[in-house]
Amino acid sequence: MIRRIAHLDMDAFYASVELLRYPQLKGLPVVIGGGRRSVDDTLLTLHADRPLGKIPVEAFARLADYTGRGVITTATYAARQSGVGSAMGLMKAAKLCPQAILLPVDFAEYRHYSTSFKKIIADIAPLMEDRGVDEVYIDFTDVPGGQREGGRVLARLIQKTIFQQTGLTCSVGVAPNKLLAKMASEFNKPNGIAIVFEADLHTQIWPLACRKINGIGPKADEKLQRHGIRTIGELAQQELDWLIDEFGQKAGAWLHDAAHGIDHRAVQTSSEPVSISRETTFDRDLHAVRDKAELGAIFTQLCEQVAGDLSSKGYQGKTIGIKLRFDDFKSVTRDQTVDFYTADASTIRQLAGQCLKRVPLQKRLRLLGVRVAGLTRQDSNQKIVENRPLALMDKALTALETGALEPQLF
DNA sequence: TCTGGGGTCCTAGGACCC
DNA sequence: TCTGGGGTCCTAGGACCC
Repeated sequence: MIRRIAHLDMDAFYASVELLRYPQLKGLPVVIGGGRRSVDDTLLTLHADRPLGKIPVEAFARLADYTGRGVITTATYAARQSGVGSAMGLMKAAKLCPQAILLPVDFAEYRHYSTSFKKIIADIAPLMEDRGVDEVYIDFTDVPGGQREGGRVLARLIQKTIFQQTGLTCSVGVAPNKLLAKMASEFNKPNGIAIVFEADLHTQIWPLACRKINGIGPKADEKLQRHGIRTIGELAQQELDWLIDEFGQKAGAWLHDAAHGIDHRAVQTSSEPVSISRETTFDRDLHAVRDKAELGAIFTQLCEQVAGDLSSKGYQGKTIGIKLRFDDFKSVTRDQTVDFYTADASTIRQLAGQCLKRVPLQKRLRLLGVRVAGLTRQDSNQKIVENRPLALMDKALTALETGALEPQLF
């Protein structure tokens, strides 16, 4: 048995889900983007007005009508022809491709399909790692068929089953580890399968740009390019010591391994969250003093949402923090760790409020966020203390004075 | 009218303890 | 009196990913 790891990536996931609902949009420039502004009323009406497939194309909102601060989440191929793409501001996109049809992001619908395709996979190959709405890693090693043709047979089975049951296509890469599998899944998009063996490193991986390595982003790539390193093969030629000098112990060693196709990470079937947060970008930049009331209401709402998320997921936390983004797009964070766990909205609001006081607020704000970290499960035996530590201390002192507790117990 | 929202992980300095 | 390390926790910022 050799180790075979698959990476499965749904093809243009959001757009594909939308096309299942609105087949009449096939081939047209369509942009899916976050936005809760003007056009949304139209769009929400459309979404409520089923059967959706019957809506004439002219009835959809046009990108040109959009006003707001949303960005593109997904653009169809026809829209990309006009130069628009992921993460671009919708206002800018509207100038490049005004005739594009704009759909609001419908996370509930995508999550529904996400749950479906993951269940299909897990029924066939139970060692599956969730990597977000449209991606998973799967350990093929011990699954029947997982070794045949390097994993191709099992990959095809999964692909076919997902398509039959959801109408969606995906691409799969199968390789000796996650790192290579992730790269391989991009080789034959859409609806493709790519099989990579260790021996293929030189021919299939080394010619690729460094940026294709999951974990090398724009900053690292730019730095590599400054040293004339553009391909993974060129990266692999670098001395380990030099990489460590340039990128630090951990990152340097990781770059060296990655370039040589080495990755020992296991497929993780479950994980615990580290933090839970909510943030929002305002319709317009807000001033801390002049818009105090509006800001305060949003702040409280964010705290309530975080508290709601904590409760519904069954967590509580002891590090409460805020995030601010100013009108110049610079961000700051402040956080505070207390010696009790909470999931209570007003407690979070109060602690987050203390964090906010530590930030100078001259510039106008465009974003506010609230975060709770240091999480533990609510049903674990961690003590939940809703009130101040001082109250705890009061209680303890009283207990001491009345002789209810022996001093050495502290 | 540039630039969303929800995450993870790493680094680096300071506090504090052994 | 002077001079150490190591380990952990906290905080702030930043890179990166989906």
